[in-house]
Amino acid sequence: MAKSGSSGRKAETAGKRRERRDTRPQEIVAAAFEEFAAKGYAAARLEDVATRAKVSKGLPYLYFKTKEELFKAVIRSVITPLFDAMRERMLTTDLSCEAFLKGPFLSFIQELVKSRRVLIARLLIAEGHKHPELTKFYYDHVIAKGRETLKAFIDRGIERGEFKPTALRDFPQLIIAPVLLAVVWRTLIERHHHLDTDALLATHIDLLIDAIRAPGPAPQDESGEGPAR
Amino acid sequence: MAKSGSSGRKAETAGKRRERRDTRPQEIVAAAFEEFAAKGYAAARLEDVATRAKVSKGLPYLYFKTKEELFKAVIRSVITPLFDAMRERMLTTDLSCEAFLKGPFLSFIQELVKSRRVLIARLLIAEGHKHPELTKFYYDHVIAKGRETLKAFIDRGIERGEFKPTALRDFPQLIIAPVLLAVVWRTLIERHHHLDTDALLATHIDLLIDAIRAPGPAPQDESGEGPAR
Amino acid sequence: MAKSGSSGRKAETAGKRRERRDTRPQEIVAAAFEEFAAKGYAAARLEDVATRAKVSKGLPYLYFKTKEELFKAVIRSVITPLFDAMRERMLTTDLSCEAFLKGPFLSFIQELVKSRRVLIARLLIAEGHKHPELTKFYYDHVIAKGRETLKAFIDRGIERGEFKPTALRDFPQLIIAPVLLAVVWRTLIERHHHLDTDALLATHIDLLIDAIRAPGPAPQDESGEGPAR
Amino acid sequence: MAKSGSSGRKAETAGKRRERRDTRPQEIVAAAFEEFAAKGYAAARLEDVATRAKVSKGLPYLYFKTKEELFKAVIRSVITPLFDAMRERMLTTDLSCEAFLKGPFLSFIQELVKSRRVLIARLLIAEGHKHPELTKFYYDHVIAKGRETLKAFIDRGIERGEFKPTALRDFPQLIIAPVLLAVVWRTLIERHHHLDTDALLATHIDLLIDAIRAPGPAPQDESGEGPAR
DNA sequence: AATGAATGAGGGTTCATTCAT
DNA sequence: TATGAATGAACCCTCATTCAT
Repeated sequence: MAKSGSSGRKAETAGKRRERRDTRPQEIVAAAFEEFAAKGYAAARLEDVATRAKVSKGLPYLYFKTKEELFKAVIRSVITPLFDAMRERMLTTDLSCEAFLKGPFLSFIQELVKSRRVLIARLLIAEGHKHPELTKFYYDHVIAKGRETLKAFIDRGIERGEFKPTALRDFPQLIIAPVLLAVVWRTLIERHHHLDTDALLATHIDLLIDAIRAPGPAPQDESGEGPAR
Repeated sequence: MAKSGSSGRKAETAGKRRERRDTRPQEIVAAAFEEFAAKGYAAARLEDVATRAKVSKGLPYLYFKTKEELFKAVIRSVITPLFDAMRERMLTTDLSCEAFLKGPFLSFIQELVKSRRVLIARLLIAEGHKHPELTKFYYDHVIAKGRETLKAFIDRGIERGEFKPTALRDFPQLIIAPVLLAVVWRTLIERHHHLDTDALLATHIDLLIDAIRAPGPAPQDESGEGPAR
Repeated sequence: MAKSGSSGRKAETAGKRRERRDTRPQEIVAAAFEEFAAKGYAAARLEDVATRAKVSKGLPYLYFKTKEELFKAVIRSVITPLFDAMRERMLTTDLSCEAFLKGPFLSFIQELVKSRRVLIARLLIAEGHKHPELTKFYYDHVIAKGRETLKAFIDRGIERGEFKPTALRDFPQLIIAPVLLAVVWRTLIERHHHLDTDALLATHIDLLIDAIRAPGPAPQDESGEGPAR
Repeated sequence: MAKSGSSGRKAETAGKRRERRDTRPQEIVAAAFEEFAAKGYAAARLEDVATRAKVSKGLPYLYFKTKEELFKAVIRSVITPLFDAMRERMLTTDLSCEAFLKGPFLSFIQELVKSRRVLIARLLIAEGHKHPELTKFYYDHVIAKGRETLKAFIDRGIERGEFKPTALRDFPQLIIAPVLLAVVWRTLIERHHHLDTDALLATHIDLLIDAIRAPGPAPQDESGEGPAR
């Protein structure tokens, strides 16, 4: 009789447990992201991560062998999903290149700069040199792919006659360089001096397009989504 | 002649001591710069700093009350002398604005990006949020002044009729945004994928000028110092 | 039978853990008492405390945030239970005041002086000025209450006609002043010169009562417990 | 000519130096007393001692091999001179014993309790057990001699018929027990609760004499110096 | 699977003591 | 003799990691 009761409870418990067991690593990684972002790698305490994840001090070690492993999991977890959608849109959009840059793309980087995810950038800049394979991972999955996408996008603009062929083809990084600046400003300098990063990024895109726009009939604005300026 | 005067010896003695007292802090700061640059603030051990400076474990504390004080001293020592010379040249040059940007200014940022001093940038990005006064100091002495100088320079270009009035006036940061990118790339990503930062920066300056150049007679290149491309 | 119930085992488990969690602090405090008493606050090493408690170097910090907290815990653990029993007896005894002083009270201070607990007195005298809250705590819980109790006791003796009204009412501290002397002697001077503290204290009580006894019929000794003289 | 001038200066310098050299140990000991009294043995820094003595950090080591030696010198320097005068007066006074106790003796201990020298008591209580020969020294030069003097004084009172023969003869310490209490109170508890130590000591002497006064003709007050009550 | 008490290596900081000048 | 820069042992405290329960 003790058995039947406890088995019934067990089943229920096991169900809940399994459910929780599946999400726990994510919860721990999320908590770790917050701690790392707030305090940096070295100053983040695993006990605080556990507390934030509402989990016991020892549990993270069930999923991540060391603090470093957890850190890597955090980096990996944050970066991937974000950029794939944008990449897809860049390569399949019906808009003119200029309209896309001034519309969806600008909106995307404006929001990106304001999102908490970019805090990961500071983490990578701070700790990346100690985790080369992590930096490699980040390079492969974000930077290289982004670079390719941007380059393809520019080339399409050139093919279409929208853009002049310029050296920007060789350095697509220049398109997102101000994003890095904006992120650093927001996390470090904003408290001392305000910067309107939306306008900064808009200005950047405007100037860039002015620099590479092919001479010819003035383009009309086809953009449906007007970003904040 | 060494014997010639006790007063001479005294002066010599005092001199040696004073020299040491003035020299040692610099040596320690230099060693600390290397350690911080290599490992980051938290991971750098003061004992290693001392060892690198060929000094005992306790000596740094004679000159710097805490690790943080030492860190600040490092930042200050690297930052302060960095931009003053360039600022002076920007405001007093005889060159046209375009020629100055493509000549001396480009050379400056190209070299800057390659110098070891910019490792300090990574330090600030990584640890700055924990040292608000330090960030304030950096903002006041580097960013704010640099921003003013750049803005004044652009305005002069506009007054002279070289440049169109553009929103770049409001965001002079855009001129050096790629510098930040280049620094991060060199310190983190370079080992995975080479980036020709000289060419990147040159391209950036070219595009920027193309974007803001006033229509009219094509300017002739007055620049004496052709930067590496 | 050990297998008989998982619920039983759970309780047992929780029991063991709870027991440990409740026991360890006491063990550490006990070990700390010994170290502090032997070496003084500053000279006592927390590692030695841990070793004495058969515990790792870091464990004390799990229960006491700092060395000072541990010190306070030691003081509190020794002080609090010390005088409450005696206070109760003083206020409720059936004995005449003189009989009580010469009997139970004398015995109490005679034993007190010989107990290891009074080593704490030396600690407080030596380090108290650095821990004002601690001294306050000691004053509130021991000195002030003791003073009140003694005063009430003397007043009762006066009301009953046993004692003359004297200025002792205003300075009940005088009743226990020799206790302090005896403690210091035992911990410092005894090795150089023996002092019979039992007899010292007995003499003190005798003289004090002679000084304040009201003239009249000689009191008869009602004391059941004859103290060592 | 350079010689004559420098030799003249030398002589002057040497004179000043010799003068200073003779008093420096005393100055250092005095400074050390202040530091030890204020912070306790372990927390007192030799550098602060040197600074207070207006001497370089290294100089104390010319006179005292270690911190401990300096501590011993401090203890020794403070204790001796104070009690000899009182001892002399006790043994040679023309006053009655009671008058002497209520007059000069009471004044003496009242002032003693208020003097900075008694801070040494706390030092000895705190550190004495680590320096047995120091405690021995103190016992021999202060306590033992004081005990003898007090005992001789009481005996003289008995011989003269002023005092009854009591056990106080065997425990002359009881006469000064409240002094210890007063010292501890002043240094530790006074900030929390005021105690009129003058009155405390006066009450103590009064009660003590009441306890041991031989029955007979009431003594008249011959005391010339009325102490504060 | 989960807990949290326990471990112990490691690092920042202090300061008595030394010694070149 | 006097200085004060320099040394280095020692100690407090933290926290990643382990493991009995």
